[in-house]
Amino acid sequence: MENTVCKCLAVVGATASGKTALAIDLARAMGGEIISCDSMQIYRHMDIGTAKPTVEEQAAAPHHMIDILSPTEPFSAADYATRAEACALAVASRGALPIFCGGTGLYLEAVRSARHGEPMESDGAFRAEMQALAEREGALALHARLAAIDPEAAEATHPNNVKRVIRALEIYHLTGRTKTETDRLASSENPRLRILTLFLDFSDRALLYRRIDERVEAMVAAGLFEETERLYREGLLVPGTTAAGAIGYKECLGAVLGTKSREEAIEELKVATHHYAKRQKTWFSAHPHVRIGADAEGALRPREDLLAEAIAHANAFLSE
RNA sequence: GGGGGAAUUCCCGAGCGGCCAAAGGGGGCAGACUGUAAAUCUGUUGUCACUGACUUCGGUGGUCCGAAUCCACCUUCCCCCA
Repeated sequence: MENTVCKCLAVVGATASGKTALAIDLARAMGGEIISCDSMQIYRHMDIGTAKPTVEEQAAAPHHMIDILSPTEPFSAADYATRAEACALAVASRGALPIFCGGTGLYLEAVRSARHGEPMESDGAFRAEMQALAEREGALALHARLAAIDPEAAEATHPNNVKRVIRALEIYHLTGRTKTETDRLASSENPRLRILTLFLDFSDRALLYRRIDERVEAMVAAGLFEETERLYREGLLVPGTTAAGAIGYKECLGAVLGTKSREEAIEELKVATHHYAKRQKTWFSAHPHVRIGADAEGALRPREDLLAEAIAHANAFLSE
């Protein structure tokens, strides 16, 4: 009956940019509920390393899509899109404003696009088979296979990027349609949702990295190694799973197992987070957004200012 | 005090007379990404008037047509003997 699109906000940004706080402020100011858009915070028991909102923060505004899976459970962007959309519609139906918040750009993009109507399961056996083939005959051989069925996708995917080559092959294997064709068929926007993305960004890279390093130290002080050890002992960090690949746990595990020192792990963790933050900046910059948060020098402005700016953008968007 | 070894571009580390602005890795910087994404992958990284020129391999001075590579001395560091 109601054909109006559900308008949502999204607060995104590099890790440690302060999006959690801004999203909460925004939710309180505008009567919103937060839908996490974070590929790791959806896992239970991974609290410190994922910088999950604290109990107090979660009490300050309703949160969704957090702690919904065991670290051993598989999940995908497609799964996220389905569940998060339902979640957003539910929030809206009770009269609140859905506010996505998180750093996983692909997940947000999955919600924004309408692709998830497609039957697009994954096929672990096929992936393993292709992986084996790549190891046996080389990445180039695998890439050649893709070139044979979907030259355009092959052209766009570097041969060394075996995972992406496999995915393109998998799409064809699963649907009989090439990836290129599939991409063309998918409509660009989700008809049920419209999202205004607020990109919390500041150009001072050195400052961002300093914030990251400080947060890493704080995580260690809060018991990151102990948390890692607990997860490991309980068998929740299974090699090859998404959760086991989370920054923080990945680096700390070596120290827990005794193959490296804690100092080494901490250093690796800082660097890995720097890299991650850069990738996020690249991603968000290239996707639709309204940039907020920086002054001329690229430094982060006071929390109240950020909120005011975010509210102004939000109101303009909502009254369109 | 005696003997031996080492100093290389942001870092680690190859190079041991021309093919060296100097392998490789790390870091930095830039980028890709339509679903395993905190993943995976790519490019770039002395300077400039950039299909060429110029300045680099601890310092100074030599040998040689030619040196990061050989010689001498100096400086610093490491190891062994005392």
